[in-house]
Amino acid sequence: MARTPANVQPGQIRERIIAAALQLFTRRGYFSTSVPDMARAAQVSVGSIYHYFQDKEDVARELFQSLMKGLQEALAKIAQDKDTAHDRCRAAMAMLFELTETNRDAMDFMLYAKHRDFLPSERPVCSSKPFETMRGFVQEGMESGEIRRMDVMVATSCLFGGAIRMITARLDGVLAEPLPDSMDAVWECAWRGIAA
Amino acid sequence: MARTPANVQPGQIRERIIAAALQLFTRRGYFSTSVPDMARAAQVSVGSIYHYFQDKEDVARELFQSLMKGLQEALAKIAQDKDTAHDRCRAAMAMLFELTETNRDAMDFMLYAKHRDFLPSERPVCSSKPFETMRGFVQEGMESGEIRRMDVMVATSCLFGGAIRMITARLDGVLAEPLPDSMDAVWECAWRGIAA
DNA sequence: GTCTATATCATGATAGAC
DNA sequence: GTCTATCATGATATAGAC
Repeated sequence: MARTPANVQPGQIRERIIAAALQLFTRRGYFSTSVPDMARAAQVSVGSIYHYFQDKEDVARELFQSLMKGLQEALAKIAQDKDTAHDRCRAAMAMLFELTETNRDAMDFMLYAKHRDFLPSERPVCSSKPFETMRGFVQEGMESGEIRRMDVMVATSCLFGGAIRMITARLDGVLAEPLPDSMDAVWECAWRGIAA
Repeated sequence: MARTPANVQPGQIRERIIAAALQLFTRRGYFSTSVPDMARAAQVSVGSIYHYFQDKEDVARELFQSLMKGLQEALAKIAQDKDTAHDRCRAAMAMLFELTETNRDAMDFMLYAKHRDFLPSERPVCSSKPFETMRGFVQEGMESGEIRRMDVMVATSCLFGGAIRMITARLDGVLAEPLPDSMDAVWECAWRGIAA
């Protein structure tokens, strides 16, 4: 009866646990999700979870780090493909909007979850690598003269703050239309605010 | 030894519980705070908490609603004192910045806490009364010609999104200087973005 | 109205079979 | 490596004294 099926690659179980955890953490929240819940959703046993991970917090940490890594890679690709600060920032915003639509749970967990509560060792989102990269885009834009000279933190917050607000609204179910539909309008406001 | 002291007004205990809950919820998180923790911090007994509130969730709900009410009153006062959309929105942003400095925990709980997880009945923050009022400011600004015509949700998100990002950065300890120091710079970016 | 002490329950984590 | 069954802990909520 498919117990320990031989056709399942060992690594696959780990992925299944991670995927199930993402769903449950975003839908019910971290603390309302028990380890047996995760086991049921991933169709593995509790013992398997504790075999692959140290504890529940460890699952959340690995999930968070893998999502951040994906985001960072997308930003790195943008940095390669685009030349100006304008094009890089616009591509970054578009990427965030699209990711929200294609992988809602991932965006929810990265942006909305209060990691402080269950990942005390993790640094706050706004000092994470991806946010650092986005600040780098803005910094270079100031040096090239595309963006007005000002505090980089202020400029980055203003450039992406509106988009992030729209994303949370979308995640809360307050926005009916897909985010990319608003991309042009949001970008125009954002860029006008900081452009030289 | 000061058990059931006669000089303590009955209503005071309720306030003490609320105040202690705010501190603990923001510092340790809702789920990591037990009712005995709250009792200890408020210097009351567990029984008293259950006398004044139905359960732990009820404490969080009343706390949240009272904070939202305070914010709403501040916005109503701004609507009275100021005439133009420009002045109203600017005053609202300044008020949010100051509140973050004077009552950090309150702002943290309102803005940063993931209420979905423990207050399922409560509506998401961005469809709450205060945010509605702020959207009203923006709407009127469009009708008066101060603000470019566009989707009101987009305009409001862009106008206040940068400020909110700065507030969360400040709450995370990433910003060293008090927020009011950045008020002029943030406001200039925000208003430029949507001004007619 | 306020307290202390406790019943009840669910969770995270483990032990040991296969 | 994966499973099931179990343990120990700590939480919520209540009962009953004062």
